[in-house]
Amino acid sequence: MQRAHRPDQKELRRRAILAGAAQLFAVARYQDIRMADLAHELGLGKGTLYLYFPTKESLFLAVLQAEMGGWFRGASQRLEEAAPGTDPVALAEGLVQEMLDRPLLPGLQATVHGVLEQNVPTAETLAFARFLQDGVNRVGLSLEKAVPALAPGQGAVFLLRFYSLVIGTQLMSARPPAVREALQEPGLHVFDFTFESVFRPAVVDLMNGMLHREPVFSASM
Amino acid sequence: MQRAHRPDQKELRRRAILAGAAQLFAVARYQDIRMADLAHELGLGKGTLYLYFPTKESLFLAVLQAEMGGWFRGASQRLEEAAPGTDPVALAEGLVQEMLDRPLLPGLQATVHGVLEQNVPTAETLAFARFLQDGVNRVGLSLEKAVPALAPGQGAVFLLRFYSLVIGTQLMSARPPAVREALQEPGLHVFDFTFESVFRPAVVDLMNGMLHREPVFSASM
Amino acid sequence: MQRAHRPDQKELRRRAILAGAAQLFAVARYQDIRMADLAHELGLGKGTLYLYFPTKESLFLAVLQAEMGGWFRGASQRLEEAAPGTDPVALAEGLVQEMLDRPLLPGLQATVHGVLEQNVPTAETLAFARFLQDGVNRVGLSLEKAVPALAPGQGAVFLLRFYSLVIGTQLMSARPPAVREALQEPGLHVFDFTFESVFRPAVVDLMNGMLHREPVFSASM
Amino acid sequence: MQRAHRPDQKELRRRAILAGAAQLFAVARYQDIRMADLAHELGLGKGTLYLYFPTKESLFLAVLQAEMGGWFRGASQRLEEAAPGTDPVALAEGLVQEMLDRPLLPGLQATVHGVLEQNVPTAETLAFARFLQDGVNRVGLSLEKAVPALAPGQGAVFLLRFYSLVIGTQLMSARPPAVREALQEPGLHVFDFTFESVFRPAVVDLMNGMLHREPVFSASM
DNA sequence: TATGAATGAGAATTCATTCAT
DNA sequence: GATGAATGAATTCTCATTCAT
Repeated sequence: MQRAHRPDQKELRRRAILAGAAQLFAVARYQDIRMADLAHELGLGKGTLYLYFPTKESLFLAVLQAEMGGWFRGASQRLEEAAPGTDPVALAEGLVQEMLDRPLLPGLQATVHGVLEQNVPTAETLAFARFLQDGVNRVGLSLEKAVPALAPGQGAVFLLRFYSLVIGTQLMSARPPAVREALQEPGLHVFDFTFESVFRPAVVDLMNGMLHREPVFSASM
Repeated sequence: MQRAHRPDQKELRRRAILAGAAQLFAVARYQDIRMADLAHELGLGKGTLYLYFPTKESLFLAVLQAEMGGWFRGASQRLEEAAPGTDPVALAEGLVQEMLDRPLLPGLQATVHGVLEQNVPTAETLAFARFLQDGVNRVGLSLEKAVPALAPGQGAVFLLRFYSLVIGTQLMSARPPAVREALQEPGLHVFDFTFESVFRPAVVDLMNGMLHREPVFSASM
Repeated sequence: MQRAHRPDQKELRRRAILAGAAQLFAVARYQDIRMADLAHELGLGKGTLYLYFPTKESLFLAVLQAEMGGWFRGASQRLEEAAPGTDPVALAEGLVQEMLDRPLLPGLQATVHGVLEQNVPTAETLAFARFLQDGVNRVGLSLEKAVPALAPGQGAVFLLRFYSLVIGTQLMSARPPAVREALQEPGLHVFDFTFESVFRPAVVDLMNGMLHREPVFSASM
Repeated sequence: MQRAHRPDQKELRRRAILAGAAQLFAVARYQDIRMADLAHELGLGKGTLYLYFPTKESLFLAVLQAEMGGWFRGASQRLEEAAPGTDPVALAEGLVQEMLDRPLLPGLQATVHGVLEQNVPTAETLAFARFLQDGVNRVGLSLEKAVPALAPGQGAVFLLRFYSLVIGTQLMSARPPAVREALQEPGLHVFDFTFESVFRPAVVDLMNGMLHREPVFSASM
């Protein structure tokens, strides 16, 4: 394999590794992906991967970061470009769409919070945290600007809930094949849903809910 | 060790095992709990556990089922006993409270959907699925009765979202110690939240949102 | 289950256990038979088996002993009843037939010498050894009487070789299903044989060989 | 530990592992040998063994194959180099000697047919089967050439019986220490034999028998 | 006598990571 | 820089046997 001497070559290779990892992640779960497979896929030696990422977790954290970076950019761009006075629900659906356009992202997020975060150097954890902080701030502010009805800080709050829904819905809908088959059984229609069919309307209602805080009925508990 | 010969004694022992497992689960993650530890904790032999549960997964599925059974009962009771016309938000907060009263439940649910469901006999998976179907139906109907504004089927829909939020929020807030420490770093206030601080208001807004489906503004995207 | 109080009742039950074990042995290998299965098959408790046999090995040693006892009786009867001057080859084939009439016997013998003999009380090992010694003596003498050309002691020698062939042939022909299938591959005709197709002619030639000790050619190596 | 990078170094290491396994096999039965022991014996990590052999069974199958390869070579060489007209009995004794020169071989063969062949990849089972087919063919033909009295195909038939005797005799004579001791008891002289004392004359008589197929007596049963 | 609940030893194998080449 | 050979920790579950009932 060609050696990457210059910094730009190294960055190129780093990107190639991330792309390969993302590709594998599209067809297998984190735990079922072996570093050896990834290396083989890329035509690299196993050791080479470790020249670019200190651990398997770090590598997948970087994949997530890349995907989330895309989402942050896409989301804030949609919000910024929306005509003033756009229906908040439409904006929320835009954020949903931005998520659906990145099919890896929900699985990545669910994985990171469920399996990862063990073997990552503190420095990297911090860097990732700052990256999140920054992205949430940025998109949150864009959101508040696009939806003036949202009080300051409510943009970030919305995003946190949005992510909770992503992760939870993903975990509930990503069933192992054996379970999927078992659930074919008639009468189990509670389980007839996909990520999208639960996620999209939930986000819409969540947005609506945040704009209608006054009680519907006057009765109290 | 006392031998459980009569059926009621066996049921008692089964419960003891479930309780022991729940106790361990409160302080460690599923994957970090060894069957040997549980057996030791209970003063039993490893083999004994397998007289009552065919696999580790089955055992923890049963723990979850017991906890969820409690939640289903508690939730539907709260809803049934609520005065007619009770504020839906108050009802939603009752469901939240019922969850917070069972501190193990969020972790259990997050685990089951992330790690389990691999080595469980199909029959058991099905039994659990039916149990869920039944519980969701039951509580969903109670909810629709207590909140007449909810259209038929919206009770179950609400619960699905409720669970998504449970799982997602749990996963986001259950940080390993190392991560927790790293996030102390100043400036990372996005991460200043607990399960409850995110979950409770999110559920309230979710309920509100489901009752206010009409668009706030007439503008479209 | 009825309790066996009188000695004859106990003997009856002992026989029933042996019969049940033999039946299971006909369809599964020793190692794949669990004491629990046997107990269940017989409608007995697991513990009951241990009232009659101290270990699993002992039990199967007893099954073997019963089967071999039958063979010893059958063999010596055939030899005693043969007309004087009967062709030794015909006699040998009689012994073969007596073996083929007991389909369990080869497997039992192969098992006992391969797997067993570990966990049997010395007293029982000795009893079994004496039983063998006695049977071999008895049948060996019958054989020498029926085949006068055999020198004293050659009867027992023949039987030892006979058994070697039983065990070796059995082991070579009892292939696990996976192997059996693999050997379907064309071109592997060396493996096209059954227990009988190897065993019968080998015994015949063995007998012939013991009656023709003079060298065929005068040449030496 | 030295790393084997070049193919010849890897082959060397493979051989070292085989040799180590053979050495352990000389003093313990397959089932009593732990991969960890073998690794320790060789000064290697356990994982290293699995770089060279996919399973424990495969490893021991390879040991057997190496030993049998030696026997096939030695046997066919002896047969090819024998002067024309050499006494078949002397040739048979040559084959016996070739076996006795490889003290591990009988135990290995008995083990393979009794315990192994479970966890071996089909491809390997097939490769081994072809190896046997080839060896038996080769030695069988050499035998037929050296013993013109043998009809075509009788060489392979002889070898099959030869192996049956190897395995059966080995199993009968390889007694666990406890049994060996018990058989010291006076009066149990049927058991006074060793592998060689049974095997060698049995093979000789077997060869003789195959050369004297005409009935000794004209009488029939 | 009969039962069956309780026991606990035991071992192959994977795969992220390291480091000699 | 790149490689891939070497490493070794880590854990469920079975089933013959015992013994309280």
